[in-house]
Amino acid sequence: MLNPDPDPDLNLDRLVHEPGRLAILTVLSSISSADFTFLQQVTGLTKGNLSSHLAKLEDAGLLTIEKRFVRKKSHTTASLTKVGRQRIEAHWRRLDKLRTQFTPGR
Amino acid sequence: MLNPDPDPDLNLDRLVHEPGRLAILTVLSSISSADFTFLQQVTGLTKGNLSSHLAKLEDAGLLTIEKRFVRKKSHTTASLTKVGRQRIEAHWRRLDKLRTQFTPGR
DNA sequence: AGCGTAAGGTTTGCGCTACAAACCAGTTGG
DNA sequence: CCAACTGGTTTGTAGCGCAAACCTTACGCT
Repeated sequence: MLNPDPDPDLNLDRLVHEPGRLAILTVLSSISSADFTFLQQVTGLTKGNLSSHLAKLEDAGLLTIEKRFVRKKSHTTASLTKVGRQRIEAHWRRLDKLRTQFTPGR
Repeated sequence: MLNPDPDPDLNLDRLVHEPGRLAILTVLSSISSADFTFLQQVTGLTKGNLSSHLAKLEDAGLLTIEKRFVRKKSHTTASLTKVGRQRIEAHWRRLDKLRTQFTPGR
């Protein structure tokens, strides 16, 4: 059974909402570009999971990934696309709304 | 591979973070007690999903569910436990922290 | 009485996916 | 030459959230 008219404000963007990706996107929204290792450190994700989250976000067009070689070592950096920035900002706004909508006294 | 020392602040509480349950808990945190139908309306969840989310939250001890009969109809109400209140409040605090931690200019 | 439908939920089946672990390629150190 | 490290990617699987099916009781209708 599908709900007739669910409140659209509650439809959180699952792609963005996932804790790992929420962290990735939030980090990127402030520093515009970050390398793999840095992202791994700040998010606390394992390499494998970071890798797959990044791939998923890239597939969805929320960020771009650039792979280069710096001093013989591969070096991967990620940065938000315009869409990505919109999505993460919109997500935080929805969360705010969800919270304030139901907690009048704050 | 497990990360050696992941930042604990980023370990979001998945039980609470799930959109449906986040909505349920947030609603309950302000009105202290709500019946099934009301919760269904404000969260936009289907009966089935609301039912299973409530069961899961009850199992985890975040809320209590009371089933009674009101005018021959079953009537289910839910309200947060102390633990539940702590968990939802802590969760919003963590989200705040996640956001502000990485977006200095806000 | 008998039948359809609505209210108020619970149970079930399955497709997705996030995680850990395994893997891979290049590099550096001994 | 081999071991260990860096910098990732790929894979297997357990768990979970969703929609749909189901259940039970209560109300109309006729």
